[in-house]
Amino acid sequence: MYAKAQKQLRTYIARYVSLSDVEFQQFYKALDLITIEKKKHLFKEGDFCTKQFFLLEGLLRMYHTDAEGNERIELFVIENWWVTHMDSFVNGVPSNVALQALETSQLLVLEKTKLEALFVQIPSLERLFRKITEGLYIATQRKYETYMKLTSKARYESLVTSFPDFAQRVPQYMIASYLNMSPEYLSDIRKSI
Amino acid sequence: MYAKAQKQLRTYIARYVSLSDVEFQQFYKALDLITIEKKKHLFKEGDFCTKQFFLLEGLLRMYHTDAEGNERIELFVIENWWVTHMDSFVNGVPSNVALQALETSQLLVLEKTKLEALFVQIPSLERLFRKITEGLYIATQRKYETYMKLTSKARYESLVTSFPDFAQRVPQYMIASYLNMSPEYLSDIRKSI
DNA sequence: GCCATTTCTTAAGATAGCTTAAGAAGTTTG
DNA sequence: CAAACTTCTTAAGCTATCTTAAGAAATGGC
Repeated sequence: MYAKAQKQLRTYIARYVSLSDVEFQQFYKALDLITIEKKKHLFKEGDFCTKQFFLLEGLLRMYHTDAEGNERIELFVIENWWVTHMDSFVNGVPSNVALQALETSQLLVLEKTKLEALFVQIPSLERLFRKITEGLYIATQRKYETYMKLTSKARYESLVTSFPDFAQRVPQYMIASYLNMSPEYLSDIRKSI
Repeated sequence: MYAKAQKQLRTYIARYVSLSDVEFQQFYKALDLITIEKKKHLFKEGDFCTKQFFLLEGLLRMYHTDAEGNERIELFVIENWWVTHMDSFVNGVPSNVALQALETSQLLVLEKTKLEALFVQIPSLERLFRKITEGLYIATQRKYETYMKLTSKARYESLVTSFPDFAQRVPQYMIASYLNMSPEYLSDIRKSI
């Protein structure tokens, strides 16, 4: 299992930069492999998030609670994605979102202090995280554009087309939350298709 | 004027990383200083965006055209911000947005090929752009959260509170577009305040 | 295999925000 | 200074989406 995690990360990294074996080992040593159970939190609203997480297996959601007490899902995290609350991680402010496991999940955890030390030693790692951050930024921009352009119905159809299996893994009311509509309305939309 | 641009960029960079004089000069040499007139475009929808822009002075908007032919503003760019269409810049796909000057503006322009060469020579520059990208990602996330959480009226109030002078520089119908509401409705909101 | 909990649907009434249209006000340009 | 264009407002009717409430279906724990 240990070996599997290592291999998975190595394959992921190779898509972005080339690291020598020595560099990779040095990086991997800085990571903790953890398992988190369904419904448990990696951090909650108000916590300081000083870590980055790489999801090996499972499913997470990032959400915040609005004024009426409703949880609104900003992001689902699937396998082979890095996730953190960037504002908290970079600027040291409390996070205004929570990160929770929707399925029992396996992750690699990286502390900010360790990452910063590694950046100095391994320039390729800085490049890797530049590219990862670019990817996160692009994904967020795309989501925002989709949101602005499309009607509720079209947003749902776009999600189902892009990630057909997703509707199976996640309850419908969470998809509604992610798409920023009420679960009742999503139910209507589904009926109308 | 040349000296002024240089100084402004230097001050900006110092907020993120320290560059030696030699490194800074090497970087600066790779940049083109340009002036763009009001209403002219830096790139349009469908263009390939292979540049990053640093806005020294002026005001830009990034927008796309929706199915009904309405222009929707995704972003205003103000002084001391880097801007590009990241998806086009990184992945080499055509941009689905346009970047236009709302005021006659001065910018520094950096070609992707030059930037990539510089990353190899100056590791601190890679760090700088990692941090810039983190900042862009954080800004986009914040905007998205604001958008999800707030009603139209609250979004407008939040903008006016955060950037009081902005309403002076930009026509109201563009602010409405940026806040994703009709200009008529924004007019109603303003009356009600 | 049954009870409790979670998730999904249905329907009716309410509302935020859009559309259309037209005129008023403000700003450029010749 | 006048004409032309750009921007803002007003108002009425309309539509997408939400809220509330309740029951139906599915799932999970023991």
